[in-house]
Amino acid sequence: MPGMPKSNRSVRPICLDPFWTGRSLCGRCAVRQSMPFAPLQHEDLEQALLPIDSFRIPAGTRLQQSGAGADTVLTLRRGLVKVVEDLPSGRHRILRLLRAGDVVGLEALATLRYQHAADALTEIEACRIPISVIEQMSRLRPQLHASLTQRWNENLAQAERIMLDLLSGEVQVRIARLLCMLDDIDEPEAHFRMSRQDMAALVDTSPETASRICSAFLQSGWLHEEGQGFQIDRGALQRICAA
Amino acid sequence: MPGMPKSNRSVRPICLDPFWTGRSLCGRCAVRQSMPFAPLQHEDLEQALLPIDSFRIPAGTRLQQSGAGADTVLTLRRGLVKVVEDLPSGRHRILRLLRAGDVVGLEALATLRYQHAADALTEIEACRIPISVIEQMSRLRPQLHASLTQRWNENLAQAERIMLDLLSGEVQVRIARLLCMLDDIDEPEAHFRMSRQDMAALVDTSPETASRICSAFLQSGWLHEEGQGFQIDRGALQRICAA
DNA sequence: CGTATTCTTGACGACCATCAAAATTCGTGG
DNA sequence: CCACGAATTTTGATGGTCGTCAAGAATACG
Repeated sequence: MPGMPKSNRSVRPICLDPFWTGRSLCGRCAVRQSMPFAPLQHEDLEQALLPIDSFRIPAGTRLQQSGAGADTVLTLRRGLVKVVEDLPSGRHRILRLLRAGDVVGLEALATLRYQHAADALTEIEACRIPISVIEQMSRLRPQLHASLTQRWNENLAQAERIMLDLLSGEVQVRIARLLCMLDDIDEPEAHFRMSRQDMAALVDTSPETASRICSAFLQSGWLHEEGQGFQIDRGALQRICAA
Repeated sequence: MPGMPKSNRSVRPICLDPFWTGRSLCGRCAVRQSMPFAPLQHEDLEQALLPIDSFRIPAGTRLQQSGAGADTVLTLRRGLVKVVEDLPSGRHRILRLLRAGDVVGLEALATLRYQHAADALTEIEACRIPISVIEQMSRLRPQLHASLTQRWNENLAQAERIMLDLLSGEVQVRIARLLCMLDDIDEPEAHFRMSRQDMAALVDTSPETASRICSAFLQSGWLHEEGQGFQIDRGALQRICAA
């Protein structure tokens, strides 16, 4: 009971078989240029082709467990992932959001353990890469180090932006900033209808308060929720952010 | 005026002359084993001896400006440093605390800019290292990468711990956790009397509230402040942290 | 020794967490 | 396809926490 979210209905164990889309053809990866491993050459990729698997994983899947030993990471090609940590109080907080190009479980490169749990927020596509392959490749291609350094810095920068933008000021302002943050991501997946609970876990408030504020935004016309997605009045919400 | 804290009385420009303690003798550095550059060999250090300067810097000194271009970083050998960011609201927040062994301005390795301002909280001793030297050395000694990866991870982990421990729950609990955090650091410098403003900037509250809670702790005997330092009743405060 | 900051303490009010209950959505199995 | 149960969401009412304003005390600085 401790260490587990109260409701794990939407968190299923990672599925191995039904969504395996085969060995990755990294050379043909559509988003390879924006991925952490862009510096690698064709021959590197073919050499490493063997151990890299590509998955399509449904929303709600738990991708990693907090504290578990790790020998692989995921590179996210599509979709959104939340990095969550359970608080001793029983509540849980979202520490970071990962999007296409990010590495799920980056900490494992330093510690060989996942420091936090990670869940897919939307359906995602990702490649599972053994850490040993990354280490081997980074000896081969030193440019990979610069690329990984960029990733570390981006993760740190996002943690700081969450501290400053989503954990400061009135809750109304925080949620406005969260909606703007999601709206900034230019993936269609980023415009998914986030649950009130997840909003609350991101801006450190109660689901009730998150619901109340979204109701107000909906009624004011700043926010529209239709089916799976949402849409905002950017100007109006940014005026709230500034206040 | 924007980008500068309201009160810069305690923030002086970095002093170049009077505290320069000379070229670093890295081979004899007492804390070298715990520093980021422990993997380097003697010959590496002597080769790099030239461009590394050692400083003793008084408390309150601004070590880096937010947004400034960077071609050097500092490795902290003694003392504490705060990483601060000014909020649009006029207030300012402390994003991270750096202690002996940490790298001040680590972000510059990724972006060649300082993302935040950094001030010395206590008197510090630090070595200024050109980024070009680090890049050159890391080509020479690949183990350095693992060492830097550790630093990145530690910075990220501390940002997350601040999010979880210092920005969640009642202010009373947050300040108790802050005091325990400082008490955990086994440097004598860590037991310095932190200003109410800095406490407030760390746990995101007002200086008045920080003062009120410290008053309560002092009166209860959980906290003692004597001259420059402080001391806590660990058991009592940890019982508050748990609540 | 005088001035500027910071710290302290008080009073008031706004914001928000909590409890509770109804409404809605979602997933499941019939 | 429908119906049932569970989980989430919504909305209301209430009380505590904490931010703000204000004034006095203590401290640091030149």
